[in-house]
Amino acid sequence: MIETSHSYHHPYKPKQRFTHYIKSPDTQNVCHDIATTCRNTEVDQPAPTAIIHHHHYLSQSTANLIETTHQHNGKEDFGPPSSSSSLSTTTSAVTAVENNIVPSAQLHDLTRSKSSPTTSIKTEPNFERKQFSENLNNTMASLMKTNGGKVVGSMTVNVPCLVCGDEASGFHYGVNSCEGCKGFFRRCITQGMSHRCNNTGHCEITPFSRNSCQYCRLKKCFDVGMSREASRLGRRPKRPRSDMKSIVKNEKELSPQHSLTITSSTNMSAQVSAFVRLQEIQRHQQEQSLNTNEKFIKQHTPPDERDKELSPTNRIDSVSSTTSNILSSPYRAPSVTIETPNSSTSLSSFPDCLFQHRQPLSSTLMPEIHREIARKISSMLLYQEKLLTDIEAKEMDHIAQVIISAHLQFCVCTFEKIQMKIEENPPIWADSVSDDLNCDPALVWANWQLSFPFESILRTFKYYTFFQQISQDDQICLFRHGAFETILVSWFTLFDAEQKLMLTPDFSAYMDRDFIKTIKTLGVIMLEIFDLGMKASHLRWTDSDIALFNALLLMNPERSDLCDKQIVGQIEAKLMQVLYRHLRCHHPNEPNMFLDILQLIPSIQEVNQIHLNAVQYIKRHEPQIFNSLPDVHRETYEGLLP
Amino acid sequence: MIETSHSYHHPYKPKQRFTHYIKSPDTQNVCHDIATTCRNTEVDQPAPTAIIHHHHYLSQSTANLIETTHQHNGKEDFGPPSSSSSLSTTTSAVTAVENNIVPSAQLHDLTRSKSSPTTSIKTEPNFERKQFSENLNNTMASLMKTNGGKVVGSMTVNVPCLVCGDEASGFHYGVNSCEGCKGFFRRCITQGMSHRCNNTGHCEITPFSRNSCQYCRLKKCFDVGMSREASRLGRRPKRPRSDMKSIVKNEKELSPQHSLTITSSTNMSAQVSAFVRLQEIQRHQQEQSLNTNEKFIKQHTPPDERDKELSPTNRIDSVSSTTSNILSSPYRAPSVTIETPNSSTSLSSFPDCLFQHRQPLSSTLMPEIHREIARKISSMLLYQEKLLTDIEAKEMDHIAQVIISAHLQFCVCTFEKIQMKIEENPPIWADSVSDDLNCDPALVWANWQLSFPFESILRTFKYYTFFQQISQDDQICLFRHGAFETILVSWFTLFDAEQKLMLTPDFSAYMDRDFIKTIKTLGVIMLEIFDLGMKASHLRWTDSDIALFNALLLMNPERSDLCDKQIVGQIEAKLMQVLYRHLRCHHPNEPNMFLDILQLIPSIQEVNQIHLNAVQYIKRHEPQIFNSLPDVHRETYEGLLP
DNA sequence: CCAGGTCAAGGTTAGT
DNA sequence: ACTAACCTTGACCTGG
Ligand SMILES: [Zn+2]
Ligand SMILES: [Zn+2]
Ligand SMILES: [Zn+2]
Ligand SMILES: [Zn+2]
Repeated sequence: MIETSHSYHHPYKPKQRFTHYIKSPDTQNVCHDIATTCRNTEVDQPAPTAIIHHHHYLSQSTANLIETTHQHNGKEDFGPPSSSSSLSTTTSAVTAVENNIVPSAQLHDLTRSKSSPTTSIKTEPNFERKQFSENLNNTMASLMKTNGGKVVGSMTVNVPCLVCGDEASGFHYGVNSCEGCKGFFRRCITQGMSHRCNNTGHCEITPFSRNSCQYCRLKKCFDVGMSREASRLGRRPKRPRSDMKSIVKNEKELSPQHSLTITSSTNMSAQVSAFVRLQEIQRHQQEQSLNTNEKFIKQHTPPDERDKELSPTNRIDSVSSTTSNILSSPYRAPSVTIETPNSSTSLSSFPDCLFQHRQPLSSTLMPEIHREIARKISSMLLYQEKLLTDIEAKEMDHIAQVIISAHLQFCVCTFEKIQMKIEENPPIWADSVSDDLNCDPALVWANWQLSFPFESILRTFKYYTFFQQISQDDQICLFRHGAFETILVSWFTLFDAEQKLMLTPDFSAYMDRDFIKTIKTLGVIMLEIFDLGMKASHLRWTDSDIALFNALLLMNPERSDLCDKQIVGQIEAKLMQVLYRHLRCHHPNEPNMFLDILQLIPSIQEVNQIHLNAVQYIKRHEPQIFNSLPDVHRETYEGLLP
Repeated sequence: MIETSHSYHHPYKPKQRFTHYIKSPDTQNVCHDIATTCRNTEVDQPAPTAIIHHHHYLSQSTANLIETTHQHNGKEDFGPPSSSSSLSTTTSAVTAVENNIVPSAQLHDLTRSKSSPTTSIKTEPNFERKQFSENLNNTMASLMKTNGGKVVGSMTVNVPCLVCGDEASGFHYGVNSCEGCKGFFRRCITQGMSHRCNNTGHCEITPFSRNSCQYCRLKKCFDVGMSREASRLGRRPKRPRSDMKSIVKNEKELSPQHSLTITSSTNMSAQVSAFVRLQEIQRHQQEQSLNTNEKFIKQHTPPDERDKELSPTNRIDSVSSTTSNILSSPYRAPSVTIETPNSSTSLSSFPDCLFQHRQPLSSTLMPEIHREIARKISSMLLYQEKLLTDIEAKEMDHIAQVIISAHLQFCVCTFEKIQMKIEENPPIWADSVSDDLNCDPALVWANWQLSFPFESILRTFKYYTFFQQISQDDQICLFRHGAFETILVSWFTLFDAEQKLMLTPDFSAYMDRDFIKTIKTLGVIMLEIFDLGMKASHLRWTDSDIALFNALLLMNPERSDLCDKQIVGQIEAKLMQVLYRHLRCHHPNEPNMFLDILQLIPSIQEVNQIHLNAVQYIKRHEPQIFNSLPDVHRETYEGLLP
């Protein structure tokens, strides 16, 4: 399985018969000439095809209109709109356009009437003949003739692809789909590749966008009911769709027949196989009939460096083996282990979407500020900075001092402390994941949560004088939203840009990206964190930089539910200035560092959101797990979830 | 378009044989296994193909042999090597290799003996069969037999690139070519670049040398028949394509027979047709035997609103019809018309690449600054701005005042003036391009140039006190680089975001994007300008905004050849502050306008660069035209060009 | 008619 | 900023 983290952006080139030839600039000119000629004669023949030649697809409206007409024809002809049910999965856009049938008919007409003069281009005739005979048969010819009085024949041509809306070439894998989606689906199920969505997993799939997100395209394929068995021998099913969704959602509803089909399928899709895998795990766990909790207790632990941290433990000190507490976090956290509630019930429905295919937003090609703009802004900031009065400068420095000292006191992940710990106990190389990290996802997740030192963080914030200036409610609000972001930023100290390694938050081992990918449950979000950290690690952070940046992130006036946005905004601006000033002094040779740091913010917020989604999922689907989290955690999260 | 003055010397690294088969990650494994297996058996069969597999390049003679044989076959079957005449345009490399037939036969044999295990990969047989039946006929098959003994086999692997002789990866753009030449050709035709040969234009193209001269490589590509639409449906032409070179170069040399063949060829290459078109134009002009100049003088002018501008004319007031002076520009420009030098001689070589194939850079999805970052920066700037002392604020305001008043005085395109002009003479709708704009590109271009009011602009700059502070040389440098950018920004007043229209710079007509596309010569750069303007038009500009922005653009410390970058940088920072402050006051409800404006800069600079490239081309290829530009123009441009 | 194979086009990216 | 190996895409083809 190769991880394709990027998607391919093959531009959509509609298979217009003629635009096909308007490819090279030169032919374009030829066309242009023709078009001009046409325009001159426009008086005689009212505005014929010039349109089409000029904007092959730039005149998209036209094209779409035409396309739509086809689609409509194909599906409904003279029939009643009852067939719309079969189109239920297509986007609203399509249906919306369908209303335009009447006006488009005209254009349609024009299109064709023009195509004949175009044949004056030498290469045309052959091609035309071929295309028409091959694809459209004689039915098309008749349509051509009657045209206005739409004939039945267009059937073959104008069914839309249920996946992307392009013109379907037939009934493939149980669904009317275009050549592209057919091929795409085939490749997916035969060569089992795993994709990732760079957005929220809800990318719109259109002929133009379908290549931008493989994950969402494949999801859509499943959503509309594509499957290997669907068509092959079994003709089209009466009930359209026996898809993934329903399986995942409610497996009881499945007829045994269905599940058999899936299990026996030789080429499982990534999604299906993931599901099956999960089910197998679950079954396995049930068979063993031993409390999953015991897993966490029984250790096959090389008595390495676990629990070097000073931590008053509530129940069980260490969660698991070397690689189990990989995910513990900075600041001082109580090490507690959740005593397993019977979470196995919902195991199969554990958020695939969240933990499996969701993806590294942080590694997306976040548009960087253009070099020129960055330079300009930097120089302006520098200019302004010089205009500061002494008093103002003093105030800035004081604020910085407070923030930095709080950070140094409470955060466990400072460079200093890490250095010490590492020298005491040199980290090992992480190369195999303990089973514990690959078992019940909800449990693994919960135990990971326990390592988050929300208390220390809150205490840090309380240190900030400006934080005290705002209302209690807003303080809580800011803390809730900023807590995980603070953890993320604190982890920046764990990354080594050159070796592309991340130290585990307990400093016990180095991980590389490939290793992280093998961590089943937390692998995906850890990957996010890793990518984010790698991006950040190109900057030369110091502990004070991190402290100030954390403070800045905290005071975000855009947090929802904030009462007094204004004062938070003012503080934020001041903290920007503080950070800028600090960087100016401590990184004099990195004039762009300030902007580089700012540019990390969207990624941080995205990872934060991903984490929040996971929390929400847990709360909804694993209430026992959620409720067994410590109070601080629950209180932190409660306010964030709808 | 992009002038690549240097050539890239990428060392040639022959690829490994088996990679040929490695298509999908999964097959990769399979192949690897096979390869391993094969290698293991090498002990028994004394190191046969290993050589070929690893440095197939050493066995190139084999490949060439085969390909050459093909061609011979297609043309002459078993005829004598007189067929070389038909190959006359291929490089000497090929013929040179032909001498190697005997030694290579051995290798050939070995190759085949090896390839039989490889056929276990599914895709092979089909491909083989297809290729053979379609292209080579049975005659070829028999030849093959006699050649090696076993038919088929290795064949498919060893086809050479007709351009460089490297191993072809397939049939690309109508020619068997390697990945490198395929990619190179694609880049050339999509990004239209202009190359130059440092030798005589006859550089040998080998895998080792192919990167030393782009010009000759591209020439070779054309010579062997590469063209965009050549292959299209993936079928190679029955005959090896007759070479375009001779046609393009020297059509007299063509036997009538030849030219017939070509003219009737269904798949004309883009270049050829472009060439033919240009020649036709040229011939046309010659036939008319009237000085092209006269075209500009003779008017079929509806006595509309031309020359409403106050303009002391040097020779001829107005260039042409309504749509001819569409492109005149802001600030007061003397309307002169270039008296045609006999530019028709070089007409055929006019930069198609410059004006035709250029992609609209300005409309590229320029990454915008993330909303969150923008907000943060804005709030910080606001905060800093408030820290300004009164004195500093006063100074800012004064600078702004000077800049704005200079602008209002000299620029013709202010909203005020436009408003007046429009009320006097309501603009018409531009819907057809006058012929004049579509004739000799160099002339059209030159006349467009004449409308640039460089003098007014320079005078405006001289008004700025800070501009006087810097050295004379730097003033000139800044002016040269900034002049066209100033024009571009001044034109921002011409755009209407809602209706997506652009007023012509003489305010005589409205143009939409489609119309601009129909302007042949200037269409491409005008499109850039239009797209840029549309992007800019979403902001609510006032004349003072534009004035300050222009000043900011002028004082760019990154301009090359600048002596004292530091002082320019300081002034720039101050101007940033001035602009920011101005926007703060005059656009209090658009807090992000400052950053939005800054984000236009890269696009502006890109369009500026495009324009500069065009100037450079003209200077090099149309020296008469260039020299007949006014002194200001020439002096402005001279320093910019290498 | 459709699953699956084919392969040129073109996007991507590490390398230079 | 260019190069070229590598990869995905999808129109077209083929066999069942
Ligand atoms: Zn589709
Ligand atoms: Zn997506
Ligand atoms: Zn080549
Ligand atoms: Zn050369």
